[in-house]
Amino acid sequence: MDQEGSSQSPTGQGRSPSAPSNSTAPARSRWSPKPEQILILESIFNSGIVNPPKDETVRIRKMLEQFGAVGDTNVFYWFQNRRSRSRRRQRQLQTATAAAVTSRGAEDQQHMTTMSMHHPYSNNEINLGFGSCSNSSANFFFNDPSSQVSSFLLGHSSSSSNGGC
Amino acid sequence: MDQEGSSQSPTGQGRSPSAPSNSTAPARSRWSPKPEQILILESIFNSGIVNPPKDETVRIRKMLEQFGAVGDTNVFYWFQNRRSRSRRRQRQLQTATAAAVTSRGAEDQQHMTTMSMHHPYSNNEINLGFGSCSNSSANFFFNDPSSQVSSFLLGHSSSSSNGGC
DNA sequence: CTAATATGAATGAAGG
DNA sequence: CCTTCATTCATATTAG
Repeated sequence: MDQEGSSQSPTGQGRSPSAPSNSTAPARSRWSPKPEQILILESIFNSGIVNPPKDETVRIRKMLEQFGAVGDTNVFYWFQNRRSRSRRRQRQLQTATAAAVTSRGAEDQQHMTTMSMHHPYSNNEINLGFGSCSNSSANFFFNDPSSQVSSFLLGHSSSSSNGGC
Repeated sequence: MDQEGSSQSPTGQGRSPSAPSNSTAPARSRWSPKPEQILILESIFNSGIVNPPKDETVRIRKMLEQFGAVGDTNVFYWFQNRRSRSRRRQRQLQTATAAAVTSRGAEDQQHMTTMSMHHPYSNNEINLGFGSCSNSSANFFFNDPSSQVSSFLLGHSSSSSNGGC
């Protein structure tokens, strides 16, 4: 463990396409963030808060809890993984680009095709106006049940780095 | 969890099982290792290198690239999945065996899929003399175009544990 | 065509 | 921060 001690019972089960019929305790092990939670998390991340301090983490957790059970550790891990992944992505992209440039003069060796990725929830840099002052309603992204995500995003000014619109 | 890598264009169809004459081919989704690449990867894995460090991964990728487009990430994922699967397989086998032993006195229990798999390429532990010093030419396995696989396997001492025959 | 299987890829959780 | 393990998701291929 790193710096977090508050583990919470992961009542996490909500997700999964193969619906784990809640009868007879499927015993969901790891937390699966719901789409709304992901949206919030990504928004925060993209707003510039990539490494929230403990208090912020708690606040974020409370936000997320309205959309499903989640613990501080989950949030902490999420940011940690996100940061790591982001960085690696960048590096990889840079390396690939460099390699592409390097391979000049040679025959067509490998054309990097930007690796088409199709994931359930779009992954690449979601900006939902958390740090940026966008007035556009966020609901365009989700109109599924409980689209109160926007309420959070619009009505919450988290203590750190937010001049306010 | 990915490691560095340059993902590039998957050459569409990996191998044509029954319909080599594809009209609408692309379907660039995920990388499909070619037989030669699989051979190399398995050989390396069976030679004892189950978790190559980054530099080794790069080297391996360069090897594989001669047989088709591949990125470091692909190689890394391959080894990771291979390890994981190997381990899981072992565990399941162990568990099954233990269960069988435990159920003494009882009738034939419940053998879950007795693993009578008949696969195209025999799957269990291919050894092509990567770590072991086999003088037998490797081509017996593949005589398809560009059977330079053996060249690699015989003429490559990858910095790690190879006293030499 | 649909079901089952194999396997590449993504990600939560930890360890160091 | 980094790497690694376990679990899960998605798709390509093969069997029925």
